[in-house]
Amino acid sequence: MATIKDVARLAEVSTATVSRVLNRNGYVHPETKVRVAKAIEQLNYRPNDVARSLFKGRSKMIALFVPDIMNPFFPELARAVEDMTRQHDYTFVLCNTDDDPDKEIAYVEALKQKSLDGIVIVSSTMSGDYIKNFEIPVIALDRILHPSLSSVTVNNRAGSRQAVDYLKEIGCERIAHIAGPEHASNAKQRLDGYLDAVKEEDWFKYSYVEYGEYHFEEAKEATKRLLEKHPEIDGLFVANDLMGVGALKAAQAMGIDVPGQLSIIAFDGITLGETTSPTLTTMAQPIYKIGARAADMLIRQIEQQERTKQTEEFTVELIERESTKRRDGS
Amino acid sequence: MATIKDVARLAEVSTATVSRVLNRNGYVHPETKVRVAKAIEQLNYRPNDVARSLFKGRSKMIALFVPDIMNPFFPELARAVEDMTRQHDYTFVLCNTDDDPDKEIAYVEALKQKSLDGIVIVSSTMSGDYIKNFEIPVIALDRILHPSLSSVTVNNRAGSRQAVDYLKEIGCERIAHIAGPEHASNAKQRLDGYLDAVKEEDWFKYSYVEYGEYHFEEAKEATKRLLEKHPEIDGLFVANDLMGVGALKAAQAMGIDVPGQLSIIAFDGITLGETTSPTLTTMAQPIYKIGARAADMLIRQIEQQERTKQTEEFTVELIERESTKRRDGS
DNA sequence: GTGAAAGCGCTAACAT
DNA sequence: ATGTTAGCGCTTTCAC
Repeated sequence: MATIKDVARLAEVSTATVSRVLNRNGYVHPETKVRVAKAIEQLNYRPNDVARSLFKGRSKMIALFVPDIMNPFFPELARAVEDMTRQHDYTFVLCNTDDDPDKEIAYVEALKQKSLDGIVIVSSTMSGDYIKNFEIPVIALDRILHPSLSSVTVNNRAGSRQAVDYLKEIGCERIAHIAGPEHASNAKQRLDGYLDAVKEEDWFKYSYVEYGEYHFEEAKEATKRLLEKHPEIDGLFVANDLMGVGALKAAQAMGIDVPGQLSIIAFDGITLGETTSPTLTTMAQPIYKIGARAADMLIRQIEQQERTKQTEEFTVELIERESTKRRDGS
Repeated sequence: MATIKDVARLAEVSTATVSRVLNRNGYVHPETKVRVAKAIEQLNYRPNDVARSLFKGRSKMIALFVPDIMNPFFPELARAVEDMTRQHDYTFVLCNTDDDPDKEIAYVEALKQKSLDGIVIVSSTMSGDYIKNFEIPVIALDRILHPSLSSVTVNNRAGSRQAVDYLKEIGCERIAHIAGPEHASNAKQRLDGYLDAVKEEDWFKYSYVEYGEYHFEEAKEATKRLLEKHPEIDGLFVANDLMGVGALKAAQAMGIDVPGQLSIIAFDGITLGETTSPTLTTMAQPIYKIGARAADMLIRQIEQQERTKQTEEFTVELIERESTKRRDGS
């Protein structure tokens, strides 16, 4: 690989001049500029980013921390963040944390050694105290980690309430909830939204809430428990789509017709919900937009040094599919 | 951030000695070693990887190139590669190429500037000629890109033949194939496997093969075309699971009972196939193992400078689920 | 067993 | 408008 010295020698200028041409700053005579450009061209020279990073203390790399890329919610998010990253000429590092704080910290330490410029993080577990000492910009995504942190989220609570109201409106009279993990802030908000909508109903009982883990299998079992305990349930709001598909499978395994006997609505709007039979009604997040916005916000913070806290909340949207059906008044 | 100089000063040694302690090479007196260790501890010193990279010309980063992480086959692969990457103290860069050669090349160039150490690549489009000039180790995954390249794959052809033989064995008498994109080597191999199994049958016609694009929607349409043209089809081998789910949806939309009237088997073994109704019978690849093996092979090549070509082929395994059913002889 | 010094490739003062 | 030089933080010869 040719270096800046080779270019300088060939163009018969100093390395400083080459650097000026490269970075378009400082004055350089049009003619020498051409000579330098030609030398660059001729040697197929590309500046060494590592040397640049060393000097600048910045790497033009950002990382996305997700619990597990195999969870189908995250690939779309990752795609968005990666697209935005590339558009700004950054390099995209992906880290699976398994929601393990030790892993998260190990990653942060390792990446700091590489002069990583910033992190977009989806995490339920990382301690706010620790994050305050990151020394690099961080945007919390999907879940709020610490009140002082910039974040991009959706209206989980209002959206959940809307989901339950929709079930009511199509005639469901006993509506239960499969909740996400208690430590995740968005699961808590979705549960609150459900409670907002049902707690005044005379039929409501706290045993109408079962807990899953944002996983397919756990949700299946939670649903089974719920429906065995409460066969009168005719509407189910599930904390996310992955769990929603689990709920669907559980109901079908029990011989319950969806949506004939039971309407199911979930949350997220991932593609998975379009592949089941019946397809899954959901409160869709603008997943791509959220990811892109977070990456954009992060890069802005990196480049403008504006470390002011920013928060942005997107709105979820009801997508009616086949897992819900209007009940005729009886 | 403390530097090696700070440590040297505090331990009252030279930076060279600190470096020796850090890298466990060269002789250093046990006592000074302790002094240095204490200074490191006290300053919470971590070596700057960028400076190291600059000196060594290597970055301890590897990249995975995939067409699109949103395609559900790739997250599991990515997870495996990332796990292995981390275990070896490398950093994991993810690149979505959209099967666009220009993007692939742009990525390679950008990453070379960062002294990237190696690439695991899933690609159908990148030209072999270009890859020969990479100058860094590359492992082709899932699809063979160039005969001279190291690769990790599965027995696509034999596995496909096995899939079709299985359909025959459960009593299917007219078996069609929804093929993947013609430019992808693995799609070609799967088609060949299908042909191996059926070309001697007197009922076989070339119009029993329809082409999709490894995508859900295209596969749906291809299946619709196929089944309208050939209502006699009672068995369908689909080139991958994502398309298989599309085929399933298409059949259901046409009022065809799966597996009652039509048995469907696909290829890959992704989780998606467990969430549909009926669940999807498939030839499962050991996806995680493949990814882990490729990453391992790559890192070995990087660290041992052994640029010898290696190839490894894993074996797919039949997983019977609900989309196939034995037909009673009539 | 340890230190001095050169150099990885680049940028930015500073000087001219 | 251009060149000289110091230095980003580290590793590694080469001396002693």
